[in-house]
Amino acid sequence: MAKQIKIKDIAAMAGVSVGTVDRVLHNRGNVSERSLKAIEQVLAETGYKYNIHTSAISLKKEYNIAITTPIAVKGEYWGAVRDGIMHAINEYSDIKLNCTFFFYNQFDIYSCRSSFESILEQSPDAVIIGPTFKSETQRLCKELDDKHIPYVFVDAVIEGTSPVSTYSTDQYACGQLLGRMLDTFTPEDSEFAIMSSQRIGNERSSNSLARKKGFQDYFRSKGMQNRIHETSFSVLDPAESERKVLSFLNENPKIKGMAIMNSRGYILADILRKNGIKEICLISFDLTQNNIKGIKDGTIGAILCQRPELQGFHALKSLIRQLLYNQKEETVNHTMPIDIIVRENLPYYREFFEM
Amino acid sequence: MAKQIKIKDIAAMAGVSVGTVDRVLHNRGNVSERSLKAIEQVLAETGYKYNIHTSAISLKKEYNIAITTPIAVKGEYWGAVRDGIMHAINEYSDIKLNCTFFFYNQFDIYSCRSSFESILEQSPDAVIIGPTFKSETQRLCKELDDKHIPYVFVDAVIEGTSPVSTYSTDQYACGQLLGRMLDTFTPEDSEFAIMSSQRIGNERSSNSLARKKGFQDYFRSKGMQNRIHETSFSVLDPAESERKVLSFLNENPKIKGMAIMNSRGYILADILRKNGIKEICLISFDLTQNNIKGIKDGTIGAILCQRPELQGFHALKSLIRQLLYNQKEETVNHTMPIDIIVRENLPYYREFFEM
DNA sequence: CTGTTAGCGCATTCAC
DNA sequence: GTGAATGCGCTAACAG
Repeated sequence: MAKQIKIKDIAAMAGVSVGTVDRVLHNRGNVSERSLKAIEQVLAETGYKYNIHTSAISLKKEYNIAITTPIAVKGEYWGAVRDGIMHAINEYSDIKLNCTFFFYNQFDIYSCRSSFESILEQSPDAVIIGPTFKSETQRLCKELDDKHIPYVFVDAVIEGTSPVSTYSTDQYACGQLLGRMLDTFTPEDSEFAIMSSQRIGNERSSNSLARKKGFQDYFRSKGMQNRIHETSFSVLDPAESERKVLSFLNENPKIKGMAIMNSRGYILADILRKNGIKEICLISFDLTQNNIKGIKDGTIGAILCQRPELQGFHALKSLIRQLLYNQKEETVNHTMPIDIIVRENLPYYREFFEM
Repeated sequence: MAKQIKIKDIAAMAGVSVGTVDRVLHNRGNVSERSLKAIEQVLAETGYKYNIHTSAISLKKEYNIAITTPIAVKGEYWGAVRDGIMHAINEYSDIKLNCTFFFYNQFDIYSCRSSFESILEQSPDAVIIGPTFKSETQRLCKELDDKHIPYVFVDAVIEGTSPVSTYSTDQYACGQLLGRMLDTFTPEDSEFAIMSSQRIGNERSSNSLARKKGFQDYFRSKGMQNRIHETSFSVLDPAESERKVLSFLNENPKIKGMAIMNSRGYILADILRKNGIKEICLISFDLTQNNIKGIKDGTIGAILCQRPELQGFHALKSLIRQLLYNQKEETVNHTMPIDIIVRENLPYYREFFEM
């Protein structure tokens, strides 16, 4: 193990003092051309990076970080994102972070707008954004860009912005995977249903749309597009939904696979369970409390997940690096793994998420 | 955000000096009953934990960590474990670690014995063990226990030892999952094959045995145990293996699913590919370079993985905590998630593992 | 037994 | 422009 090199070593090698090295490291100027060259030379040779934790204790600065996502409910998707963020806060407790959450209602653009306004008002040092409304988010990002406030995206990426990094999933791939799973999980001549959940004020999320496209393309590529049916049900009226779903299944008895492009699978699972329908394989997204129940009793065949905790964790970690190393690099897009969870591997997906 | 509490705060609250608090924190003794009580009281109330990084810079101590696993080849299982360990070393670069790897040949008990002897000779401060040979490992652990050297297990747990923590997978559950996947991936009346890889000097690994049991129990619980066939092939003689596998498949034409309890699936994939056999679903373990190839071209239907990088990462992290906080707690067993990887989600499993 | 203090790697202020 | 000096949270040696 080569022992860790320190600022003092760099200074000695470059024939200057630690103060000068520090000025270069944080480009605070007031360094002669000569010293700059010498130090940069040594820095490049050694690949030196100062320690982020030591730096943090020395630095008295506190960082204000604003986090804005749809309302985070424990055990649901955005709750998991928050858990990951909290985990990172904890892990980096030596860095003084003031994190403020600005939750908005993902079905109410006004609530989003007001959250974003609050963020701009408090002028934080960095922002984590879990976006829903495209143009609102673009407007926020433009302001942040103007103020040189770094931000990262979790869950989804909004075009026309310049985040430090993004942590999301390839939703199109999710859809393809969903198609593949449903196809292989069901008998030869099965037909399939895309179930859309309806909700008042529900502008179709772009994630769902990308998933749906991937799903359809999977079957299209197999020449099976005519085996896909589509219907919708209401999130808010269970009785009506049940009637609708049952009659839909009645009319299409060859349907053996049901897909839903969001986390609402548990609503369909309730219907299947209540009516003792066992021969249909239902696949949903997100390891939420409700869906876990379905996996356990077999009403949900599989769940696809996108590591929301990991996204939150890394989002904050990325911002910390940005704030402390302060180097403007190109945007890094991180595409998270898509986990397939069935009854047999469910118990082992609870505890772990870090790195 | 409640601001981070410091030793000085604890000292003030308990009405003593920081020196005394430090003595209590590291139970170095020489503290009056009175002070001890007061400090412990405050410590409990505040839930204070000193910062591990700040502690490390102050501490001049270097830690020698010995790591012993089967030979780590890049792109294979133990290579991934090593990657995770290296990642952790990097993440905790402020803590002075001298990590020495003691690789052994997992098919040669003498090489294992000699590695373990070297470890005991150098008397490290902590050890990471990726075990293979049970009694050898037990002997090593007994010595380590005597010397009060903490150790953790990765990949598998050896009974009769007392590690700080363990990072492994429920192999029985892996087997059950494998059964489930093969069952749902194949047509109704399929039969299945357990393929055992033979190798000279190969004492059956306990991981493989547990997986096999889980696999068999899955089909037993479904009353399908009579649909399972079993055969073996040689790792070292491809031509002979090919002949053997082909004639086996010829004799059992209803076999549509093939299971192997280790990472050698790629050998079977080669045979399937070479002979244009497409209707058989093969499932193997571990995301190795060779297996990835099979997933990509469809000769392998799915791979089950156990996050080797994460195991290595956490193993080292756990030891660091143990060394710096030095509290003897009960052994914590961490059971890793079992990932299901198919062609559609393969590309997203390369980069991420941390936390 | 206890408090004081120097020093760890780093950032920053302030004389020179 | 530059280096010396101080402080960050923490540890450990040292003086009382």
